[in-house]
Amino acid sequence: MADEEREAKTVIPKENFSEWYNEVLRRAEIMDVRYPVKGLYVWFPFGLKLRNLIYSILRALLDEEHDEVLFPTLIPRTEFMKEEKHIKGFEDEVFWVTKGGVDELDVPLALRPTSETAIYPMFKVWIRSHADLPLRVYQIVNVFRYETKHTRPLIRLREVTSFKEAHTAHRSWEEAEAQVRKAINIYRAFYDRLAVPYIITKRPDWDKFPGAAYTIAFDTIMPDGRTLQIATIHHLGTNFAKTFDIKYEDIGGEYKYVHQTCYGISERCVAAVIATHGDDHGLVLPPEVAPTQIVIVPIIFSKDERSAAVIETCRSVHAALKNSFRVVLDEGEERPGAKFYKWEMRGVPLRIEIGPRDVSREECTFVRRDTFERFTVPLSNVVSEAEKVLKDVYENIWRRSKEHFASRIFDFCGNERGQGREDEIKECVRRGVVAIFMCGSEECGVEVKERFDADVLGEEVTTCLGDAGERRGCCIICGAEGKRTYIARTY
RNA sequence: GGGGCUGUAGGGUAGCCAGGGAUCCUGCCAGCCCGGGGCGCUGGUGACCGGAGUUCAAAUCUCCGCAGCCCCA
Repeated sequence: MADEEREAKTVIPKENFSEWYNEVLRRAEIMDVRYPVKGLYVWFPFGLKLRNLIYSILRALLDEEHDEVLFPTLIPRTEFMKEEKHIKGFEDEVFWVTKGGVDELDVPLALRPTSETAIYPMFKVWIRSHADLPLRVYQIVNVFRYETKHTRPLIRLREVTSFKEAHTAHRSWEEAEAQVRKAINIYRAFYDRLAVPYIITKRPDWDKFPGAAYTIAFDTIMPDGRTLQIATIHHLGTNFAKTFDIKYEDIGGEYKYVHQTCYGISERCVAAVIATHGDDHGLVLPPEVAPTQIVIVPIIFSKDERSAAVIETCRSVHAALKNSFRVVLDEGEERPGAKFYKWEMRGVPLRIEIGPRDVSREECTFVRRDTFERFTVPLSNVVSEAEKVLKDVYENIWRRSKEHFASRIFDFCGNERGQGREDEIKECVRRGVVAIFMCGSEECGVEVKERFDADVLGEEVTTCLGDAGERRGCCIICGAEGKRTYIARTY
């Protein structure tokens, strides 16, 4: 086989992100895209393990102040149709169950596109007095959207298989707003642990969640420069409380509407981890969520009488590590090189090679997935060194992804920099996110789309890199007072 | 919302225009040989997206459906 062909088989260039993404999902056994319905995909065992490890982080964060609940998948049309703006936002993309067996249903049932209208009728029943507040619950459920556009595994789905949505009710606007801030911190902690960089913005009014007072969103940047929305947080005010008549009796005996929030993350968080860290060899996973954290590969020479000792050493190293790590000893028949590629594709953060040479020197060879750096470690120190390496892998990929992220945010704020540089802005939009001053009107949003071919993410709340300097300036379109606003091509 | 392209073993492909025997690589299974980055050899397994039509004959032509990809708005 020609070197060129072998190379093509071995590595997948990440420059062509779309192709890379599909190829990695298949080869790393995350998802099988061959299910014969548009927008529905199958989780492979390895992908599901990764997913569950990622979710356990979020679960732990939410469990501190939320109770987990589970609501039905089906919502009666009568409840679903109560909130006018909410309906308008979703009616084009709802799947309906209209038949039971051969009979038409009197009241059609919606497959939830989101759960507000399932949960809030029950909130009305649950909430009596101020003592019941704050009420904070979450659930991890599937939601359905009838997407007509091109769907994409983990990113644009007809069935989101694991929407992690929280719903809260409070006594006042301020208390609900404090909850919004808490939610932001929970999601920050979550993405920090995944080493996925983010920008947090307040979505423009015309792009907020249907029925919300306002929406805060997290976006990350994909390798092709487009942004991916990876979390949203909504202050609902009393909009839904009024629709569903959710009231509490305050200390003075007066009945008041509750103020609500809701916030959620879909399986896009898994896509973000894959896309952010992966390279031409496949997945690179943060050790905390890697289904296999360490793989041990024996190097055996059949004519070498030390081979038995090699296997024995591998097994004892495996035994020493398995109490502290998710570790696999690969005793398969493949040649070492094939094993290396296989485990690299699955993103295993640390590989330990043990061969006759290592055994006679009482050491082993460590190879890091993030840097491919190779070095030897005394067998007596394997556990403590592995701990060190995994910690360092996390720190390195977090530093690396933030640097890369920073290099794709282009600042056109301050000193009238934005004006007269439209071609330059347009060029930057093709590569990442652009910060400009904007007034926030929908007219100017439409104009931004036309001039720069970019969507408005929203005004800056903060980013994983900290706050940027200048926050107020003249709108790049109309010249009115504007705020620091991010624009980008979006998924 | 509009337009275009595509669908051949588990994955990647040739064949299609000009109708007749389905090509090659890889994977998988068995056996050998091996092992510090996808070694090599022998044998085996496995496919024309679904349906209808035209025809003596359809992977190939026509229509419908399903699925995927790309472009424009």
